[in-house]
Amino acid sequence: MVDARPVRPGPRRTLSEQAILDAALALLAELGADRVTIRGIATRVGIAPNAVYTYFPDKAAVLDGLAEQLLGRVDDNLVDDDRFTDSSRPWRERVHSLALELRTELLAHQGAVHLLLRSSLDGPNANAVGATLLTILADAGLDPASAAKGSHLLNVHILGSVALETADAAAATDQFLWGLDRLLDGLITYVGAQRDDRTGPRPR
Amino acid sequence: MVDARPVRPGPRRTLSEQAILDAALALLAELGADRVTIRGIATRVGIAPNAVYTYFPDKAAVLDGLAEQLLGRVDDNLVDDDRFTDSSRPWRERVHSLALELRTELLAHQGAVHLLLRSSLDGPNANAVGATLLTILADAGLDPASAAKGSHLLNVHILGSVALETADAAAATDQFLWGLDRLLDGLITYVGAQRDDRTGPRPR
DNA sequence: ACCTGAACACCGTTCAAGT
DNA sequence: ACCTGAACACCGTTCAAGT
Repeated sequence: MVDARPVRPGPRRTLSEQAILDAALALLAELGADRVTIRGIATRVGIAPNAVYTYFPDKAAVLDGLAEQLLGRVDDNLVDDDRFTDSSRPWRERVHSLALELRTELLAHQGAVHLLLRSSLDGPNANAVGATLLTILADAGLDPASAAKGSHLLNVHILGSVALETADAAAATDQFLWGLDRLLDGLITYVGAQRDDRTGPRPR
Repeated sequence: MVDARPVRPGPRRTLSEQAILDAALALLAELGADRVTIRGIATRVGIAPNAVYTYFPDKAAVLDGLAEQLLGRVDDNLVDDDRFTDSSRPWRERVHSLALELRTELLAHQGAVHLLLRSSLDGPNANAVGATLLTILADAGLDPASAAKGSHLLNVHILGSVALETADAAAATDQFLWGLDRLLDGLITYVGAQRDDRTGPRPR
């Protein structure tokens, strides 16, 4: 991983995109999202502010990467914990576990939700988390198209809930889970209606 | 509306909180949320930047007021349109109308969703919109406690959906309405389960 | 109470230059 | 390609002073 060549003039080659994102994540954890700043990152990794534009085109790209970083931490927890992967567990409990995991990670960093709400959620880590969710929804009986829409719906609920609960700071876990179950009941009703479609009326 | 007294030295007395918020709303409509700026507002109403701190304690308070302003526009549309108030219409259609109305208003102003997601949604206009929603959910058969939770759940869905669809700009109306109906099915299933509780098992 | 001028302590980003 | 110094064009907010 370390370049063989000794200290030389010119380019520093010491840094990487990952080093920038690590610094950004550290600032997020210590100071909150509105304090992760190009200048702060630069100071932390020991370069001039404008040097970070060697690695990212603008601040938005850094924040996109930071959102991905956050989802990477979530995904790491998913893969080595069978609360999510064990297909013998009831699907609803698995969704609960995953949703609470994501919510906990978001609540741990001030303003982190807003980072995700502004990101496109299409990086590799976002897809990895999404894939886990799709598997669970498939186990719940959703066909692939419905599972994709259901996965997006769950993202909306999780991110929206956390954003609003950090805004008014209520005892919101109950509301979060209550809404989650209403939503899941709706998904399941949909599966039942699709099954009826094969033999009865009411197409779509 | 115009004060009778002639030009005099000292305090200008020309301005009001509302004048500040009108300027903020104009900037939001013309330039987007990240360009509504204390300095821009001050320029627009013709005072020095620091003079707006006579009316609001800080920028966050101005943005809170702006969010309320936005909900006021929505509420104005609700009260004089019987698509929302006509209790003879099916409740689901009325929820659809209200949700789409709110969504349209949010999509009309770049970044407006994030203003609402950061606000506490407890001002008079937020409550007015909430009251309309509560009425509809009561007509759908929800008891007051469930209607309150359902109203919050709908806020989460509407704001979360709009935030994510402006983030990746898909053809998202279908997904929005699909998720909305899943969610409403879940609410209705809940009403059914409550009714069963009176005569059968499965408490909570 | 309402307003101004000036300043403080920041931002993101660009440009010219060095290796 | 990677980095620096200096600058540009902004921010929100505070302070002292005027009426």
